[in-house]
Amino acid sequence: MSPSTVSRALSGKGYAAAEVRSRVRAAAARIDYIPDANARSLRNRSSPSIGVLISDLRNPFYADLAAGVEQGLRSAGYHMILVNDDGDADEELLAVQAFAAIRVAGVIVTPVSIQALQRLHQQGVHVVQADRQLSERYGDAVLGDNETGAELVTRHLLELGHRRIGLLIDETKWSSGAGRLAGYRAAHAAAGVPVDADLIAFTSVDAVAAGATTGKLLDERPDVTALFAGNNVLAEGAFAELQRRGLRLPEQLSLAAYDDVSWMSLVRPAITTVSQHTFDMGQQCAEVLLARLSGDHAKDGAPQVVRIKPALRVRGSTAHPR
Amino acid sequence: MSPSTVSRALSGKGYAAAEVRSRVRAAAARIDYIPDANARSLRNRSSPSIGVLISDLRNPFYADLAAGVEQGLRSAGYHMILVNDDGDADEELLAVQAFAAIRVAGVIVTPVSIQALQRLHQQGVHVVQADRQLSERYGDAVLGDNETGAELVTRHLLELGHRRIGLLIDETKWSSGAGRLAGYRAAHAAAGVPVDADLIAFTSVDAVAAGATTGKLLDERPDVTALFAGNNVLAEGAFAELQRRGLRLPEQLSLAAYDDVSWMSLVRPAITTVSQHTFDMGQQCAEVLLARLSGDHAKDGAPQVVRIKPALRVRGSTAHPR
DNA sequence: CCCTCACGTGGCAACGATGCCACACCGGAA
DNA sequence: TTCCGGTGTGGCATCGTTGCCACGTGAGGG
Repeated sequence: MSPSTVSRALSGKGYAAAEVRSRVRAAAARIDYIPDANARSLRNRSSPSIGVLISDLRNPFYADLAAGVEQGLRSAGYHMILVNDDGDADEELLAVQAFAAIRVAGVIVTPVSIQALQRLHQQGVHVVQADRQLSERYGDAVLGDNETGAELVTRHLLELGHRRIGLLIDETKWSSGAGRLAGYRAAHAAAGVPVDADLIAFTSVDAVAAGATTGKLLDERPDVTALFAGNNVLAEGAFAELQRRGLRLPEQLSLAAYDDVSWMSLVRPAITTVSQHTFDMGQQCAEVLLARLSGDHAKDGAPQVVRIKPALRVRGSTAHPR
Repeated sequence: MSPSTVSRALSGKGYAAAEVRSRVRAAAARIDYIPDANARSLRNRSSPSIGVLISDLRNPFYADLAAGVEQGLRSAGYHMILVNDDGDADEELLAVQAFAAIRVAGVIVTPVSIQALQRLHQQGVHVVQADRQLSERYGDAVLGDNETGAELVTRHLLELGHRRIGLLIDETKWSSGAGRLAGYRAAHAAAGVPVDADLIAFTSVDAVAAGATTGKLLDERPDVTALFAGNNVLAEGAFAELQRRGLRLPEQLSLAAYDDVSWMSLVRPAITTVSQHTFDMGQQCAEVLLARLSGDHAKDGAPQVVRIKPALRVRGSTAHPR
């Protein structure tokens, strides 16, 4: 029996007599034959692997995103090579190199630097930018609508009567912070409330630093009545600092956040926040990438941008100012 | 220039004139040449991929574990193919199949069924069982010391004066619950305190179910003065239920947990718990596996079991009973 | 009776990298 | 002059799979 015949019998492509087919299949099952995926990839110039590059698996936002991606990929027969880049551009570039070596079918990335995207693009790898978009030129993107989300929260606070709302936002270029800042401003503009520049506090993506920045903001502007933390890590730092100061929420200060992670419904008061439907976002990333791979519009189609609509979750941490 | 020469020039193995070597390297850099990892794996019968199989990426315990594994693997030049099996034996077996097809160099798994381990073993794949050990026959293991950890917590509660300590434990066979139950019993035995069977409440690994079970336990045994939740998910359910009932911690009831995840220090009172050093545990898994792969004792060495020493973190949720 | 066609099957090359072997060249020694 | 060893280089097979092509066989129709 020739290898060709076996291949046809197992794959079902091309002619193969029914009797032979079943005989081959039985034999394969008996010896626990499992086709070599590497050889297959080599021959077919196609791989069942997708590179997934995220910033921090220990942050529940990224963990949920990765879980969604994994689910989406697995149900389509792909698997996920997961790399944590810690938001470090060098690590990101190294991972891109590794992905290229494996000849992954595509890459899903929460991008840090534009070089990594360029590299992937010039290697002809399909890319989906997740959560944030560094460039519209390189591939598709699945994003939260940060501006709308931040606007929802800010409007909620304005409608409660708050007029001096501190914003805690991360300073990194690549983050989705810019959109959130824009939403914060837009809501103020729509309500006709001016924004003091020193209500906006930039900090690094790190709960401890966020706590310190929160403290500084409250010291400098004791008149703020509400605080809006730009992501779940900043919210953690801010919440801890408020606890440390013994501030009673929401009586003395309202707190709202971005990203609905589980601790926010466990603490008292529970935190008002914006859900990004992170798991779904991950699934969408997988779907967008797989659609690209199935080649319906492999090269031709213009980059597609999917926006996940955020949802406001009002909880106990926000109320009318005193 | 022949392929052989190029291979030698790039890899540095075998003869290659210095001039040729630099010329080849320059050319390779110029055209962004990246060797094909699949072809290499095929030829060398070795792969840079490690299969990692965990139960639930959205559970911070597993996320931390995976992050540790990833870090350990990446720093050694390997990468992680991550599959979520949701604690489902069929999914686990499918993933094992997929890993076999890729000819992964090894597998790290929080095991669900013994069949999966058997399959991997008979295929000659090196396995590390993480967090729990289903069988001592198949490969190495990196485990928490559940008995000691549970004993620490229980002794702490006993020393505070508690005599009726409810235990919330998951009922799955494969979990590390058995060890924790043993530790709970051991601490009681050491203190000469008898354990009522109905203080031990079995529940499924699901916060909502854990909440319901907590409620039932408190209804049936209103005399319990302390509750010990056997893992972070059960703790979440228990904590939510206690909040719902408006019980004041630790005055009316003490609560302790297993697995130190971040929300436990954010809620008030913060939860007394046992840290398993989960990230380190993940790194250890990687190290144990890589040691096996480096072949110092590839086949011969007896299965190695690494035990990570747990640490008690006393916080505000536990106090003397009234 | 021969041609055609449908149905099966095997041979062969190729994917890309690598290691073994053979071979070529040169200097120095017998 | 011949032989030897050190130094480089190229040829070739191989890993496992797959697709193309060629070929063989048997039935049915002209």
